Amino acid sequence: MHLQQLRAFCEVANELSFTRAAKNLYYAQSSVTAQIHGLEEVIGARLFDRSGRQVALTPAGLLLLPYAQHIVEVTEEARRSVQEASRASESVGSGARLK
Amino acid sequence: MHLQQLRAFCEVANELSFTRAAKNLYYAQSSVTAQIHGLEEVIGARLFDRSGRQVALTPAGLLLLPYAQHIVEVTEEARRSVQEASRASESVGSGARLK
DNA sequence: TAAAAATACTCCATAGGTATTTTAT
DNA sequence: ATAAAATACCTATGGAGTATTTTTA
Repeated sequence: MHLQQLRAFCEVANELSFTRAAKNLYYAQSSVTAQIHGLEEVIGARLFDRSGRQVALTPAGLLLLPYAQHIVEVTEEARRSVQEASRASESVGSGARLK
Repeated sequence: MHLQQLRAFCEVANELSFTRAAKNLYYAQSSVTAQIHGLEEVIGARLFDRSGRQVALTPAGLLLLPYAQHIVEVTEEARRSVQEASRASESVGSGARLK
């Protein structure tokens, strides 16, 4: 399970479209398809029903969505928080510099 | 930022040892080193002070740790939850089967 | 028939391993 | 002298792309 897959999953769930999700994330459509496939494989359940143009969340997808959203949000929060703190401490000079 | 990196980070923080963390996770030691390096790069801050054998969390690492633990936990919970639910619905026959 | 997802394929980056070197106790 | 992290190097996997085919409203 990868964070990128969860991000893609959230975006597809938002848009209910692989094509639009791909555009928003600057991916090729086939790449989003592959990411969702990968996620469905590790989880062992189909996450979207796609019959032709219609894309809809399955029960499993519906169950996963809040988890995925939360994980993505917390991840961004973590990155932001640590980056800001380390930037701040750099100017003091006591911060551990990289390289 | 990858989930595997966060898992490795948590394990190293637990053990305060790259070698032991690698053993616990069934990785080569050099692989854990690389994962931590990668994480330090995307975050832009050193996460561990390692001078010889001593491994200790930096302020940035200390800040990241609770986030990382939380993300890893929620991820496992999500997988478990969806897998169980989809397994249960499979036996009813209404579940969306994979493949 | 047109819009969207799936598939086939290609390429390249990188994750992970083994072996070795460096470092600090 | 030794235990542990860093580094060098190699390989295989898979992530991402382009182009095409399939599908269904």
